[in-house]
Amino acid sequence: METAGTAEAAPQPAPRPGLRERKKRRTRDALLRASLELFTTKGYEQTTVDDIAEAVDVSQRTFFRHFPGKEEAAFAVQDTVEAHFVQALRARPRHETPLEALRRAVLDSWDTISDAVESVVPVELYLRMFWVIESTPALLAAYLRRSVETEEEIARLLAAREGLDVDADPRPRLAVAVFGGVMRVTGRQWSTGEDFSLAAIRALTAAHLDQIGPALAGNWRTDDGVDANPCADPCADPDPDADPGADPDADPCADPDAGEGATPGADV
Amino acid sequence: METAGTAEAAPQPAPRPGLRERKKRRTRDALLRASLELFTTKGYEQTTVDDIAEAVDVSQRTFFRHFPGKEEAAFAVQDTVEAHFVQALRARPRHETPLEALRRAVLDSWDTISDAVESVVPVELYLRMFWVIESTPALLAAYLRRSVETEEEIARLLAAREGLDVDADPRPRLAVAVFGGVMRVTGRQWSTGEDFSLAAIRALTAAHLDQIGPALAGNWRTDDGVDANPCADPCADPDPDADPGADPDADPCADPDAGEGATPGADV
DNA sequence: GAGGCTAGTGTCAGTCGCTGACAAGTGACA
DNA sequence: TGTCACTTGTCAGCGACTGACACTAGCCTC
Repeated sequence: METAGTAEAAPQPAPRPGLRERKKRRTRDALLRASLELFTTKGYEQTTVDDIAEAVDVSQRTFFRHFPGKEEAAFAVQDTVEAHFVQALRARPRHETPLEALRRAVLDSWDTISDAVESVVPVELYLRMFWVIESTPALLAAYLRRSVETEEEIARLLAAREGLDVDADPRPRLAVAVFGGVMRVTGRQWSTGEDFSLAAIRALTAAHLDQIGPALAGNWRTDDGVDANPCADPCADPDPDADPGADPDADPCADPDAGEGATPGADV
Repeated sequence: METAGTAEAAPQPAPRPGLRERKKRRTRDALLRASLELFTTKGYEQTTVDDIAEAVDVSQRTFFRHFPGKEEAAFAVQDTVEAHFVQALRARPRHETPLEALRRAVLDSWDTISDAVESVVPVELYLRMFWVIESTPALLAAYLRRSVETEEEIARLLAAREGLDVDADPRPRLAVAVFGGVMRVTGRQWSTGEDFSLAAIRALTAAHLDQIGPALAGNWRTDDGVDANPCADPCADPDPDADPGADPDADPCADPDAGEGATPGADV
């Protein structure tokens, strides 16, 4: 479970699924690909479940046996990505502060997301699908609701990690909600911008996390708040090209006191 | 418009709508009330549009002529509340920092929301409906999507107020997203708690806004971060019973430097 | 006040997402 | 080989929603 990265020579847990199982998986994969292909070309609303079923040459009923609804097909890959992030967060060393851990987990997962996605569909299809989600009201709504569920999971995870009761102390849920809000703004800007690449969203993520402090700072007209408030950039990452996926414990910013010196006094 | 409260001897802008108009409004109101009544008793999913139409003794088609969908009926009051908040935000004096203005606008609108709601439906019905929204996945999703739209509006409002380009400077959207995240957590906890009153959510709102700093502070295990980071409570409100709606410019916390002295150095 | 215009409504038919029930085909396994 | 179980197709039906058509009742003009 924890040793992600080198999981190819799995010794035991792959006893060849059997023909029926493989057949089932094949139709499911075909339905998923057809769904994403149609969603990203015709649009989500313009694609009927009959269209998808017809493209795979199965009955409509079969589609609903593989996916609870049209929506779930649209989010199948997104779910993989979010699970990937949660796993990256679980892998963070315990000495990191919650916000440090969140920050590094996202950036890590952007660096390593390609492999996780490519095993299901081409990454390019996922990127296009993200845009469809952002620009389709029904999907955006579903996406946000799912995010709330993920945030609850993360809040519990962080609370457990810090030894807090998530129902008694509001800080875990608040911190995760703040973080989630920033991620949402990031994803939105990414999906509407020109550079629709993984490198772009990684850079955008880091930049936005760095801007939480200034955004919450008292005054935007004068820049007295910028750099004066360290709420949210506990550890700026000066090297976007680094590969944190190699060894999470050995990156150059593991020490909470290292990395930045521009926050006099109030650094926490 | 602005003189809510004593609006009976309206001089000009009430030329009596005419019988047809009045009849139309009456059926719309009846549909709305029946909707909320059924949603809060039977549940949203368990209530069909036919149920609502039958309760008002009109055809199903008529319902869809008054509301674009079942969903919109559920959010009719919520829309009023959000518009109320945006208006309260517009009324904030320009010398307040963005976060000050946001904080005071919410607290103000919680103080004055009763009148705004009561003109449409009983407040108690609105409170019950809020719980229905929070606990019905489809409505929660729609609620979150609407919140995103509201947040975009608020971000543009704050950006204009501060003289920033909302597309060039990420701070407005980030600040509003953070604020929105906190409001979401607040609403969620309120709807699941015991004290389901307006006073309760007002107190919860203030408490959670005060906790943004601590939540983003470096370390939750030791309390070194608590009170050391002033990101988000630029002006703690020590008097929950005050009525800020009376005169927004005369409240005891108008001066950014007043109100708290526990944030040495980094207060912004 | 009669007549025409139009907005609000009812009725009907149809689309789309989704579900339960039943029957048929086909791997799995003894 | 035969039985069992799982996958699929077919069919009927519900609920949200929409377009088309006809009817009624305010409204406005002459």
